[in-house]
Amino acid sequence: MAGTEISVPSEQFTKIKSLELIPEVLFEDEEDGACRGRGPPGPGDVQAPCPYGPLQAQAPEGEQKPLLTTEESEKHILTLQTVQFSEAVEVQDVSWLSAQPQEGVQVTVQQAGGRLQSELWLGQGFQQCVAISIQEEAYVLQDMEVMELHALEGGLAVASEESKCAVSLAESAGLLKLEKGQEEDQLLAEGGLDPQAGEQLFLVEAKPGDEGRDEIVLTISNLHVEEQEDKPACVQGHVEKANSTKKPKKTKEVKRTFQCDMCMFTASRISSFNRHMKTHTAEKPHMCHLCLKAFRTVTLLRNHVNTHTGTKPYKCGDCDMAFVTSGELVRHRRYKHTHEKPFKCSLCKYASVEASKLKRHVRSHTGERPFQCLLCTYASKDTYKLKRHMRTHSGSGSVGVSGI
DNA sequence: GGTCGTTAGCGCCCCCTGCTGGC
DNA sequence: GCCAGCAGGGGGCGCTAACGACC
Repeated sequence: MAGTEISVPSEQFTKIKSLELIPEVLFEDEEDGACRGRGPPGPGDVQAPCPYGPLQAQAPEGEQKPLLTTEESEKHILTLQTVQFSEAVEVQDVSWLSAQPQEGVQVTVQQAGGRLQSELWLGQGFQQCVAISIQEEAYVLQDMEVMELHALEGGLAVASEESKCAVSLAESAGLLKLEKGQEEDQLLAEGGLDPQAGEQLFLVEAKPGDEGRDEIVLTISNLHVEEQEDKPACVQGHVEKANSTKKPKKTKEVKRTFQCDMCMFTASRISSFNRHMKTHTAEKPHMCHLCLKAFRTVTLLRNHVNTHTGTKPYKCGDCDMAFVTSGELVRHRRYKHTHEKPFKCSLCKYASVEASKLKRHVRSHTGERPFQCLLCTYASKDTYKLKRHMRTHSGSGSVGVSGI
């Protein structure tokens, strides 16, 4: 699953609170058009009014605006699947269900025995339902008892329409409000979502499931809501401010960042984010025609091929040396010409051109010997010393002896 | 989106030096 | 004392991977 773009200006969050969210609004992208969670309109996408009715929460100017961020470790995956019921459906022990099918998209999830069951949601008239299967290991909210997932998003809303059940969720995104307890419907109905009430908002991304199956996969990312006084949302931490050189839209500032779900990486640009995501795959489409080694990028392949051909485009201006990469040239110049040594030891006067050399040097202070010989008690401070030592076991002669 | 420059990291090899034991 | 063997510390380069910035 890819990462999550967070683009939540304060006004948008106001809309979140006002329950008017539709994907095109919430995830409206900017110039690059890239926006996760915003897919092409599916067949079930209907510009229907939100069935929740006029739940506009008011967020007056100057009101405290929450900061929305996602927490990487809190990602949950639900699988929705349409289920056709013939007629009278016998659902055992449905007392826990929220009996408000007329509202369309109320989803209730029950926990049993400490684990979430696969449950279903009732559509109108019980004729069509959405089965929710909780993927094992993916859903880790341990402390839920009975939860109600209130769909706040238009795509979900149309799920109540006949023949447009879960399909309408495809390639859409929105927010779910996840509440514990039962008596908070009133709060919703009043539109009185109070960020201070400790509620949780979940960014929901819906994508089609396996081919040929009428199935929707929801990815739910936790959104943290923090209070900030008199500050626009999303100003802190890794959420980078967007440049406001373009037309400033009233007072709102659009800050967004692209956060990888698989590591701590964040990027301010979609192109950087997309490129980063490829590092989590084994995809290496660029293959060297000389040795068949594969690389992720054309640049890496080009540098590699240059090592075959001996092409060294980066020539030192102070000597005859030439290198395949600019980084090698810079390093060479530091070693040979500028003598710049940025990496300085805090324990002595040693300084090095390379960080790895400083790291190796520090071991001479600490005595650390991470490279253990498997054949004797010897341990080395660096890999090559161990390798050199290993030759003494093989009796291959005096390797590495100075002057030989 | 592609490219370039930069940074980081690992590995390899070498040099210089000091220590030790055998002769 | 000389020399070979070995290890410690460090210099320099080869190469890959990844990312920010720019076009």
